[in-house]
Amino acid sequence: MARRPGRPRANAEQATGRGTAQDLLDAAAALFCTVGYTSTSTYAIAERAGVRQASMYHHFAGKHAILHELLLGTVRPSLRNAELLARIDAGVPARLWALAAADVELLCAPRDNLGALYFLPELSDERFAPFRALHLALRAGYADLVGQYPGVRGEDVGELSSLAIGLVESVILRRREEPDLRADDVAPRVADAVQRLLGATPAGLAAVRAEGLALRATLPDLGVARFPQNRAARPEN
Amino acid sequence: MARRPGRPRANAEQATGRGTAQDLLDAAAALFCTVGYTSTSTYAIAERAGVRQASMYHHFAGKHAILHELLLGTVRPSLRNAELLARIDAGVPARLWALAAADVELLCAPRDNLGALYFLPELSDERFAPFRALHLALRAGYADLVGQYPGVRGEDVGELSSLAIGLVESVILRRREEPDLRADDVAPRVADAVQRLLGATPAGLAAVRAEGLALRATLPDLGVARFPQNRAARPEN
DNA sequence: ATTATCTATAGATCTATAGATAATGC
DNA sequence: ATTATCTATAGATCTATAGATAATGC
Repeated sequence: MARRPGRPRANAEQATGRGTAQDLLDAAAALFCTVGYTSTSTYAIAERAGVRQASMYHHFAGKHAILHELLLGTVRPSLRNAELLARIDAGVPARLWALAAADVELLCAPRDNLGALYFLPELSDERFAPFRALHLALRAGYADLVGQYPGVRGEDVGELSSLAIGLVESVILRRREEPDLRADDVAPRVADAVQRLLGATPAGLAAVRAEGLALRATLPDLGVARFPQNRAARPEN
Repeated sequence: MARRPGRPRANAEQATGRGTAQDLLDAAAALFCTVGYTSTSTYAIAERAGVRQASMYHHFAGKHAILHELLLGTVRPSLRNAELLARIDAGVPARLWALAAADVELLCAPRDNLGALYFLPELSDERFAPFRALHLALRAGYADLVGQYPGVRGEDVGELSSLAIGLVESVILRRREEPDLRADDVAPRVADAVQRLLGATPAGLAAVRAEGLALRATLPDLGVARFPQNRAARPEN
């Protein structure tokens, strides 16, 4: 617990020991997911994090920078999975099964319902363009696999991949009503649903699920890479 | 064009002839759907509607009242369809097909992407509880039909109806990227997707679709009851 | 007289900056 | 000396109310 230099907090008892930047991210995550971005004041974030409002600006350029970092931390693990599964040597249905299952787990795992950030209307702001580019790349990953799925016609790829993503992201809205959704219960069933959407038969689905479960087990970090721990790579200031 | 009493607008040229309350609703719809609720100022709404900011309060108790009216006007037609289809004498799969198709049409039809209002985090505010009750009732309508769907087990009803609604509401997010989505193209294919989700075989689906199309044709107002026209019932002040 | 608008503004925010302060570290 | 916090506040909003004004309608 070697104390860093700097004036101590006014209420020292609220310190978590994980750094003020992380405390601010956690506080903002909880507030952005429930009451939204614009309705969350910098004062409310700082208060929940245990520091004064102005101290926020020592760690972030502004409220937008906090939201952007939360967004990037949420979409990056998904995108990494999509990239790994795009290259892997395995059947297309099983790769799609594993991608969907992994995404549902990533959406269910964090303490706060971070996926809800994807729906914030404020994301149209130019400052979040880097996040939007990554999110588009993730959607393209789905579209690639759907396009190679047996029996899917080229003209249907856009619609079917949008529907597949709709199934995966529906867990975000479901978590709003059932806050303690179990990721490992839900993920395989949503991945199954994506297969049925694309026309899998019950017999074919059983085989795909077995292969998909094995693939998913090869993906890094699952159930480990919750957002807060991801930040080790970022310099503390 | 019999002019009503009252001081004329400063910029009379911007009048639409449909009443100031309606102009305010239209302006707010466009802004709430794109930039969100809290980030939209009453000043911006009034400016787009062609009146001064304070004039808004002659027609609505506040910004919240405008959003609430938009929400109710969007969910009520869906709920009416759900109630009609709950009682009708027809097969469960066809009724669910018709409900999903009608909802997709209602989500695609209005000029603004009003369904996006469902995702606003500000809806957790107590003042929108009446809307939330109606939206819950609509979800219950889906769950009822899914629960009676052949082959669906009781323990899966919650999850499958949530996924079915996820398919329907995915058109809201899709409209954000493809603004001129054609309702009559998309609706039948999304309704088909719901059937595949629930395990329909290709042969069974063809029959369900035919029956569902006929059922949908019996529903009132489809393609007619866009939101703005709905307001005839409401007193102008 | 009634109505729908207008102008003006009080009061309540909210963001971001300036500059002081209380620690550690050399 | 460096760092992370603090206090204080300027300036920019934004909402809602008070009261004036310009029409119509009797």
